[in-house]
Amino acid sequence: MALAQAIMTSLLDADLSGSELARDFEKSMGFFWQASHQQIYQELRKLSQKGWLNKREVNQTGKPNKILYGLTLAGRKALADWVYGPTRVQPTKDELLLKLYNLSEENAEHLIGEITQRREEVMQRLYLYETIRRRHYADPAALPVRHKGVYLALESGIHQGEQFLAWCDQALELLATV
Amino acid sequence: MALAQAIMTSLLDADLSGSELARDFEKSMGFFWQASHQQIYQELRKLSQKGWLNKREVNQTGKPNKILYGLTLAGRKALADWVYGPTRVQPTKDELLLKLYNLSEENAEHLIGEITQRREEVMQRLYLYETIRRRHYADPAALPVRHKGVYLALESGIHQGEQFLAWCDQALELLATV
DNA sequence: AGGTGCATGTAAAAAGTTACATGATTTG
DNA sequence: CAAATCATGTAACTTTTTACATGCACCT
Repeated sequence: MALAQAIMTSLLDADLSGSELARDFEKSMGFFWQASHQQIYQELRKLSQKGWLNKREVNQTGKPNKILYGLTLAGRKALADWVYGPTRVQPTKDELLLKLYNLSEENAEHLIGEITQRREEVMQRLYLYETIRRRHYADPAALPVRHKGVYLALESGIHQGEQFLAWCDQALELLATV
Repeated sequence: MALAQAIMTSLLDADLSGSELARDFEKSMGFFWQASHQQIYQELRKLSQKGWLNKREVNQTGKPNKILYGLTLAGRKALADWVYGPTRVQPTKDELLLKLYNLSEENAEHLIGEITQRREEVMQRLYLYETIRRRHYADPAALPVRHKGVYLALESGIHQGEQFLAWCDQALELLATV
């Protein structure tokens, strides 16, 4: 969909290798963009061929060599232009909600378990985001322009998480009566 | 991912044709599951071959014939069992948040426009959901078991929407200072 | 009779997932 | 030296999207 731009955006601040990008996607960008390392390596190759990225090998002590990718001028230009193009959303697909459509006396207990587990997962994620917010975005209005955007994306993730926790509580309450 | 189950779930209450299913997916299930009519027709064929759905042709006055699909006993069984299996989530991919990572003085105005537009879209969707809630789910605790689950899914959509509106306001406020 | 909308599909391409492969380097 | 981990990939498969195709029936 826009994996190319997601990768290039990750490279705005620093040059990264494929595996570093993969780890990054799981963390900071993870709540609104995901990509496996296999996808990333393939896309990196394409972007290099297009001339939007350059690469250089870096020797590491104690680890195998890695290949760092960085934005070229053409890459930065392409990314900046992309912002003005059409925007697509690929909404969530959540099997848990689908399962709820199949709620019965039989499976209620099982679904309560699943919701409880998800609540836990989301709470941990939320804790991570809150930590980042406190550490880096204590005073949003004072941030440099681009970081304001990053902050807003983070806020979106936090809002989403909090909303989900509230929903879990409501769901568990109603399911308790089944 | 679980398109088969999404389709079968839609057929729990009534037999539907391919195009009716496609319309349904845009509406009620749309906020947590999406599928194009092309996908649906292919999946319907597979499910019929598996013996989970049966089909019958219906003549219509003023319209071409349609083919109604309904759950077989085997289909209902398979769906009920599926609930106990592993649950996957495919989180949102949203280009708008990715674009925000690229915020600059240059493009701030454009992004304000995009957010405003999205806010409008979500508000209309939310209005639809609220209408459904008022009409069919005024007294959740009194609902038959399965409908409690449907109600909770709807609630999730409403929460999400409200959360998004709040985020938009916060974003627009911060962006106004860029 | 020609245009429009509905219902049903097929085919090809793109995107994403799953499974596997390889070399290098620390660690036990 | 065997096992574990990291970094980099390839190949096959599945899912999803995009583009196109067809027939029918109403409406003007």
